[in-house]
Amino acid sequence: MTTTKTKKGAAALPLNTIVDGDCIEAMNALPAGSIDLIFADPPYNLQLKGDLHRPDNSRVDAVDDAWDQFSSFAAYDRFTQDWLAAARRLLKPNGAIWVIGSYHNIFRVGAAMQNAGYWILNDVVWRKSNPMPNFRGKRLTNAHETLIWASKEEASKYTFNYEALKALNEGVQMRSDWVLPICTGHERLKNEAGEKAHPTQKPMSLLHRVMVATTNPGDVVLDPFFGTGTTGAVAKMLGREYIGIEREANYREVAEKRLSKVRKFDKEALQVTTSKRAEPRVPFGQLVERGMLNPGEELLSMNGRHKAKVRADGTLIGDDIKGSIHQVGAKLEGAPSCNGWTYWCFKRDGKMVPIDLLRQQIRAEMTDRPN
Amino acid sequence: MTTTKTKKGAAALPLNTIVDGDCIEAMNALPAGSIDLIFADPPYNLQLKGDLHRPDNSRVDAVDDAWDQFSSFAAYDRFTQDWLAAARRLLKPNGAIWVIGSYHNIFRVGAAMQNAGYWILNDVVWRKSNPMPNFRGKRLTNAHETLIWASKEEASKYTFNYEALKALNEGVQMRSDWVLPICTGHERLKNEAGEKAHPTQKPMSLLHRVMVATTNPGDVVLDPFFGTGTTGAVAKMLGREYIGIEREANYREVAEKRLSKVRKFDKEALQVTTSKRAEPRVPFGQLVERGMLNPGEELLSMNGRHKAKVRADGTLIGDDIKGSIHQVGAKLEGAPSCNGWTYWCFKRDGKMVPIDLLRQQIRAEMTDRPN
DNA sequence: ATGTAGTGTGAATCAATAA
DNA sequence: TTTATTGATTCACACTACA
Repeated sequence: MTTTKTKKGAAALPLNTIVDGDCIEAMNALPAGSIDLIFADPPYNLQLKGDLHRPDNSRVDAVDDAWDQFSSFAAYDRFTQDWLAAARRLLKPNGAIWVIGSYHNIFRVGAAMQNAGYWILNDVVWRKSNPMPNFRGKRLTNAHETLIWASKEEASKYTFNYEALKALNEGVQMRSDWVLPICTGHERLKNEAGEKAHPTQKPMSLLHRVMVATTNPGDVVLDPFFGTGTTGAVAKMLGREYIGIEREANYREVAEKRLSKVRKFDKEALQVTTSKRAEPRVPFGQLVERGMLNPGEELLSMNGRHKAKVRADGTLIGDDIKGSIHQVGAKLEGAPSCNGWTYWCFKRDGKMVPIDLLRQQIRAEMTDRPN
Repeated sequence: MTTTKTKKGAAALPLNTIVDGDCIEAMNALPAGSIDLIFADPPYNLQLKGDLHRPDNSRVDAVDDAWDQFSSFAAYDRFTQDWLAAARRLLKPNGAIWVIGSYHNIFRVGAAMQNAGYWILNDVVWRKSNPMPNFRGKRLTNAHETLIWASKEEASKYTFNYEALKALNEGVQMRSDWVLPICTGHERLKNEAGEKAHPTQKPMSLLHRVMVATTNPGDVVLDPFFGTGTTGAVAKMLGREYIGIEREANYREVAEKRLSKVRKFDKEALQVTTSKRAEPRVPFGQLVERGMLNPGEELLSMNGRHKAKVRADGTLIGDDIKGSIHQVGAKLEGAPSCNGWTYWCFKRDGKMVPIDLLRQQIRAEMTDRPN
């Protein structure tokens, strides 16, 4: 648990360890621009007044720990600004952050993130499939929490594994509302007395989705409010490097024990569906160079309305319009843009075949990449 | 439309009318402590860059109206503070407010509400059953908006019709996430040219739920950003009094016309919130996220002839074939299609168990209504 | 070197309603 | 039955030329 690797060209990072200390001081001690993703579950600043009882008179074990107490909105805002600034310094230019919270704190946190220069990409609703009911019937069942996903700045080229998430969602685009159960059963860590080890342990499924969505294997993930280490456990399983910061010795101990038992999934399983965008670019001219299409050959538009001739340099000419497969397609259709690969077809055995098929042939010949 | 009743012991209110003017000035002209509920749909402060096109090259008709433009966060915050203060003055001591927004503005609005002394009761997620997709595949589908429900102050004895909401929700406590379709079809108001009359018309079902939950018949409901008057229409139907404020003559005109046609207790309108139930769709990836199956684990086909490994994103890999449980099953069997849920099994206690069993477990846990 | 503006290529959609 | 339309959107990126 105390392995500290040194990355090529970067200052030493305490990878795969739990740092003891206050999160702001600990973050300030780490090298700037070294972190790919931050996952933060800061204190919610709950303001509970008295005990809450269930209809059967049993007492609800609520969050009333000292670390969740702030004297005022101003004090909470100051704390929030400070840790968000420290976190932002640590992020690589293309790094990103996730913060989770409830209505008690998330609006203040979100506004502070915008003020600090973070660029919000989505807010995500974690819809709990098994929330605690509102026993008194005075409000709606508080059945969700909110996550904010933001990049370090507007210009950041953040990681988003679109296809992997689409795959996770049975082939349709993943939405901003996620239905996942809260952490219960044997996933919920208990102490010797059988009490829950941490009052707000997050489910691994939530972290799993966050990391599959916005990190790649080998990325460095920091959790400044580590608690019992759910972030670390999922990072380790998924082949990401983690750094945890936690000031309570008790939580650190539970987390250490937990992490020592986690094993990484094998490499093949960690591979994830990638998008076409990541596939090697094939210039249209290559189809001509390779003789898959001949200069002078005629292409037909998908809808059959237009024709164009292939020229030796990989451009098309049709109706006096010359240019790339995309340009000519767009002009003929009067559209702002056009994907020529799927627009143009050629004839083979009397059938219309899109030229994209030829591109796929070339790609298949190219070195088999793991992703 | 210009009936002005005088309530016992209260200054004259322009009940059931649309006030022409800037919302802050108009609110300041109304008597303090006279309003039961405020519903506010303020500008979202969207910051659009250029045009967005669908994959079929059609242009998305985005919200780019002048009323949604602010020069900076500071300008937006000032505006927000001002209208929230004016609104709070109007509320009765036990009055309440609803504000709707998206991630562009809702965090700033929520923080400003807390700073102004409002007491947040719930944040509610309006989960859209038919949102616009993310065409570029660069983020999650933005499939929800957030509402904040708050009382005038912490001590307020706010209205909450617990049993009515429970009845609306088939006998179980209403949760903080509401699934409702966006406003389309004949409910969506159009101008003579057939274009939408307002870019962001809210569905009546949403207002219906808000008013059933937090007002009583005869209550006075104020909407300072009236638009085409959905708040007024629902208030009238449900026997509440409304006051609208709207500065755009065009919207006022559409709203007047609309409201003149609305009749109280229109049965058809009351049925808006009821909808069909379907079996919730469970993506296979959720079994992986939730640890019911692990990446790298082997699945066997029902007939025992094929094997495949589970990957972290919920796809399978077997004999170099990658894809969904359905795709891989179909390929391996040489069949046009295959129901992966009943095709694939895993081993438990030496027995072959179809993965569909795990899906049934998840469905049983889901207490939320799909529609 | 470092940054910015301009240009060329090319990737990308779900659910509901209306026609 | 099939096809067309549409909705609160902070929705690309790599490369070159030039300051």
